Amino acid sequence: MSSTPRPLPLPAALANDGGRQQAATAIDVARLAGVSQSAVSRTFTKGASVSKTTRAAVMAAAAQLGYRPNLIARSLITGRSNIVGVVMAHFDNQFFPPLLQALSFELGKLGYHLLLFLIPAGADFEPVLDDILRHRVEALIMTSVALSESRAELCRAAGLKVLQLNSRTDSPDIASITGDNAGGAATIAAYLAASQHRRYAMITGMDDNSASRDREAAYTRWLESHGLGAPTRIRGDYSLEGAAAAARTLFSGTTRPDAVFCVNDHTALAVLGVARAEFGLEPGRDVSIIGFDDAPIAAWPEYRLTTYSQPLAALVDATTQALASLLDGTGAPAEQVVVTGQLVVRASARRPATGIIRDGDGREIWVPGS
Amino acid sequence: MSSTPRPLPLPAALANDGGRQQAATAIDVARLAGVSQSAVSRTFTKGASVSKTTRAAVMAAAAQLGYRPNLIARSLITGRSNIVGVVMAHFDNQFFPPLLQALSFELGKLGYHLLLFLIPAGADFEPVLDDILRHRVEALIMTSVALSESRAELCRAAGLKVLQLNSRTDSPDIASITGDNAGGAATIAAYLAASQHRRYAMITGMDDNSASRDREAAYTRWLESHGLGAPTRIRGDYSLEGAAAAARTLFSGTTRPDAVFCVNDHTALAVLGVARAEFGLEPGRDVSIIGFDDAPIAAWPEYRLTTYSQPLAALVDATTQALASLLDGTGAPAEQVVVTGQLVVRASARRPATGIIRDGDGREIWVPGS
DNA sequence: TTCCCGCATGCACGCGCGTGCAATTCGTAG
DNA sequence: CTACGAATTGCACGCGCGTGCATGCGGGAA
Repeated sequence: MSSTPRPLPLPAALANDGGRQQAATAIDVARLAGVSQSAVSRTFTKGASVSKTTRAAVMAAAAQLGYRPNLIARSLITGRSNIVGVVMAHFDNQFFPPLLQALSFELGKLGYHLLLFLIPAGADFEPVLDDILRHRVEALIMTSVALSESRAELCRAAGLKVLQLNSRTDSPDIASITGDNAGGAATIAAYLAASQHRRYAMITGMDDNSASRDREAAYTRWLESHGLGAPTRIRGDYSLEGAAAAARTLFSGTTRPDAVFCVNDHTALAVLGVARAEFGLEPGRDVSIIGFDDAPIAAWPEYRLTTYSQPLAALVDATTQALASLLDGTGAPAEQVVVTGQLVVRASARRPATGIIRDGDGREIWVPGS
Repeated sequence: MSSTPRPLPLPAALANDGGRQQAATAIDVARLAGVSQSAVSRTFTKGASVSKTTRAAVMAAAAQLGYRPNLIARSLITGRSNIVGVVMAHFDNQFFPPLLQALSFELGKLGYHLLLFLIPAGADFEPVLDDILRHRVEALIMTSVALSESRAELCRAAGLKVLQLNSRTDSPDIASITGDNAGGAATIAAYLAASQHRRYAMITGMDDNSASRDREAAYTRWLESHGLGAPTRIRGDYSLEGAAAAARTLFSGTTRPDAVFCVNDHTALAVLGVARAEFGLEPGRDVSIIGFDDAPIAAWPEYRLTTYSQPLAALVDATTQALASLLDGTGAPAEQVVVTGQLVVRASARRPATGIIRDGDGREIWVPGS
């Protein structure tokens, strides 16, 4: 055997046993093509040095055997899995599935695939994080899940690059991409003030979420600093039921608000339904309801929700860029990117006399100064 | 050095350099704990033989180093990645994100994670399949993507177990889980007939989709075999725009239909909007519109869509079971599971005089015989 | 005490492939 | 024809960990 190194036994895969055999390996291909395993590897490695002849022979053998490089083995060597983890909660929120889709498309273009971690409401995050770390994903995109200092430290110790999307941490070491929570909430407050409301309210999300906190703070600050007093605030929990309950409380009170800022579109949709079906209030006339996100559904004719947008494309764009910079290994400092949106004017809130213009897509938006 | 095999240099990870070092390996842990690498492996392998003492020492060292088994390496050895691929298209269809979530939760309980492949509308599937095969997922769940014979053969040759969810192939070798397309469509026809309609129509999906074909065939067959003639059929393309366009054509015709079966809820939502906003038709009174899926949004007060359900829990349940049987390696024959649903009665279609009852959850459903 | 069995442990190997290094080949200038 | 640099190729190793095998150890029965 060892005297003649070349004519090794042909791979078993050639015996057509119905396709039940193991997948062909690089060695199988090498034997069939009469080359070394290295040659096979180089054929499938971009930028490696292989002659045309060899490459052709390898490709032919590979095609015959249905060979495909085993990315598991490749990952073990290179330390790069080409897999990015994505953590999402509140997946029933209409904003997130499109976000996930956009992420998948854009990261796909860069050759990354997504390993999905959906968190049930109220579930513990620790065991999930453990799973993620074991899987050796190259990076982790976390949406709307609080990454505490201790957990962030855990990730760093494990060499896991983390990116917060749609939420942030106080630590400046953690990169984050968020919509313009402060600017958007202030714009909403200004919009409601411009359209002559009197009793301001807000339905918040949960306090462990930075987006909710930031929006609440900016909304409140704007109103207070403009002599309109602090708005009535009531906590939703990001669920439709929680939002509906909050709306009922709000609308049943003795001094019913005429302007309600909902922490996100998901919440606003529930509030819209309660206002109409249970209180006979027509949004935009009897009560103004504004959301945040501009999820696709906000534009649907049944809702026509006025809302401050978090532009998907820009958000995902910023995410891929931040990710690329994270993965490039050049220890660039973590960025905290804020993607600005616009106040998209539709029908769920009373319109102010001035300031409404059309943007390039024909959508009506409100620009305070105009 | 080599004279004393035990006191090896301590792992570099102990030197606290800010957490930028490589992740600890089993050997690092073994050195720190004063045991062999095998002992570490066995400690983290369920069912392996380790003494309490050893386990404790290993766990302590592992905790100190932040060690977690590298699943990449484990996969390479065991040939099991604990990752299931999921292919989805039409992700803007409100039925799919909840389906994905349910899959994620249920498969998570079994220790599987999802590698996500979202297909842009009209994109080629071949390169995606190639990616999937390289990643050595243990199984592939395909939703609403046609798996041609040739592609199925490719998967089988590569040893990839495939499961079709919400669609099927004619080949009996490919396992599939679907809703009751034939039964549901026939029930819808019967329901519309029972509520005294005269001009039946259907907006289909695309012809390369088995669910659309099956629903169309059963709907048509029922109507024809009951002397009601073939319904007007018009093709949507699963997009909101396509559905809206189809609805406009339908409602603009000289003989406007009074009963419209939409191939799925997504299509129905668009049709509902067009009927109301553009033709002043109140669904349930002026025209009956029925969907298929019972996506969560169908129950929302703005839609109240009458629809035939594809119960998520049962669907996912059947999927996990089929998956388990696929993965168990006992070459059980591929099953074609059909999960029956119910005609959920809401407000978008005229109600028949009889047959409506309440199910256990208080929902109104229609049972032909009652 | 002796023997035997079962548990615990370490050793060594290999999963499939990328890659540094040395050997070889090829092309072409001299 | 000779020579020399560049391109190509094979060899050998190892990424991190599971696991078969052999060894060692302890305990209960004879």
